[in-house]
Amino acid sequence: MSRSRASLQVIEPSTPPPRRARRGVTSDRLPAGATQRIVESITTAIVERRLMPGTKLAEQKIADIFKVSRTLVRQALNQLSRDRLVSLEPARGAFVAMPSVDEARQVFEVRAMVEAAMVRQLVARITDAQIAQLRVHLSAEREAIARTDVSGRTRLLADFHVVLARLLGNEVLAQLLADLLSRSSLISLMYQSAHSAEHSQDEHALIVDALERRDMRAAVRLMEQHITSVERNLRLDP
Amino acid sequence: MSRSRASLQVIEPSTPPPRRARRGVTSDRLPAGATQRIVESITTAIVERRLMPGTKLAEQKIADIFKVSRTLVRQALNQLSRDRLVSLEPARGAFVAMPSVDEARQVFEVRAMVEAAMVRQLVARITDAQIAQLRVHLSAEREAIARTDVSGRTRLLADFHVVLARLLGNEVLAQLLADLLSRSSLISLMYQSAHSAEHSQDEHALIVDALERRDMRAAVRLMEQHITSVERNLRLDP
DNA sequence: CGTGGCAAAAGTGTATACACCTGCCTCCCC
DNA sequence: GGGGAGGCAGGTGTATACACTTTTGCCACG
Repeated sequence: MSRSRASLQVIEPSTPPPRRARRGVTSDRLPAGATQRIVESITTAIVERRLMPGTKLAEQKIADIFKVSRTLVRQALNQLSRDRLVSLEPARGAFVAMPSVDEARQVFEVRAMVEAAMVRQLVARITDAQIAQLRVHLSAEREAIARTDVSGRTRLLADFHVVLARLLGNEVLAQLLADLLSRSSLISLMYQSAHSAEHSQDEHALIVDALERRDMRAAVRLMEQHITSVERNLRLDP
Repeated sequence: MSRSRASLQVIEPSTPPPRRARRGVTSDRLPAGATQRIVESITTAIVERRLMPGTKLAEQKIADIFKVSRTLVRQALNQLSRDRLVSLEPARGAFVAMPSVDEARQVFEVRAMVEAAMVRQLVARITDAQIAQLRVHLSAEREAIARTDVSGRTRLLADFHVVLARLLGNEVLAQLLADLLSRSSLISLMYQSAHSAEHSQDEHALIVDALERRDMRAAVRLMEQHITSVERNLRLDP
């Protein structure tokens, strides 16, 4: 296995100004500060494949990059480990997580359970205005794909599921799903998904169509198939 | 004499009763797990109602009680805030969380969705040996109730749901549910549940019965009713 | 030529120091 | 007498120091 050298150089302190550049998938926490900036930089670095699974995250090196002390870096790494994006090995350090095949299967199983239930609720409660909102999101997805904007595309395809959760007005559910989705992202890039973005996008559109028809059976089936389809395109077998 | 719980530090609620703090026999040094010990002590203190919602958790005071530095206390408080058991207010400190009515409803809604799906899976996959395992758990619940062992009872009634998750062999699901359950505990004590332990126990037994019969419709319905019943017994209305 | 072990280097775990913010009490001024 | 400014105590936010563990590299030895 190739241990990537100069690995940490790919982390950049992306957002010096503490603006409210909030994004759907990331967890929002009020007592935010410098720590949050580090968490988000490392998170996007992982999701955008600039940090490969297994890479060591040395505290002092990260501290130097962000020009802060190890204290804040440790806080950030702790948070990331709770999101399962990095794993902490006592007295040895922090590493970009390498989810096992078992863990991958479990994450997708939970997603299938949660998101099917979510769709069931949605069919009963969704409004026409909310359908329109979803259509807007779908065209944003298509646009990002057309632009070959890889990181935007990845983010939007994941956000679709969080948007659905938010339509139920349930922030607890949305947060929970956001967690599962960031783990899914790591799993997808670790096991080299062959699932094309276009295919995912088509499936999203079909789900919205079913929601619009208030066809519960179809909506649930399509959502389950969508998640299964993503999972089946991972190379989990060897 | 099965009182082999680890040393429970008496963490005094600083607001209501200004009592003297007791020093415990602080016990074993476990350097790596020092933070975890604090997290667990505070968690059980909250669940056992020794720390009421809204209580301020001053870092230095906790540090003195556990005879550690504020560094470890801060780590513990960060973890607890991630679990939503305490809320951190920037530059003001940490407080035992006071979940809103909305949040309470959302937590129970998510639990109903997740646990119904879980039961559906279980009916299809559960083995007789696993049923027997559940029966053992049920008698442990009954025993704790008979002994009027409040903290053991609370723990076992919550653990029932985690045990179900674990029967599916899905640790991700188990962890997720454990999170929701600790939040549920806080919600229950905050909104003074009128739901009796005996009632919960009965409902658990009925669920196991339905699982044994492999009666999916009944099992799902009973689980949904169980969760709804717990929620309805909260005083969420005023 | 490989192997075992020891010592230095690097890195993590915890404690302490210090700056700054917040809340409160006092005291001055109106 | 009331209201506001200012300082004081307590507490949080971040940085730094230090102890101890793991890793690494080197050299002697089989």
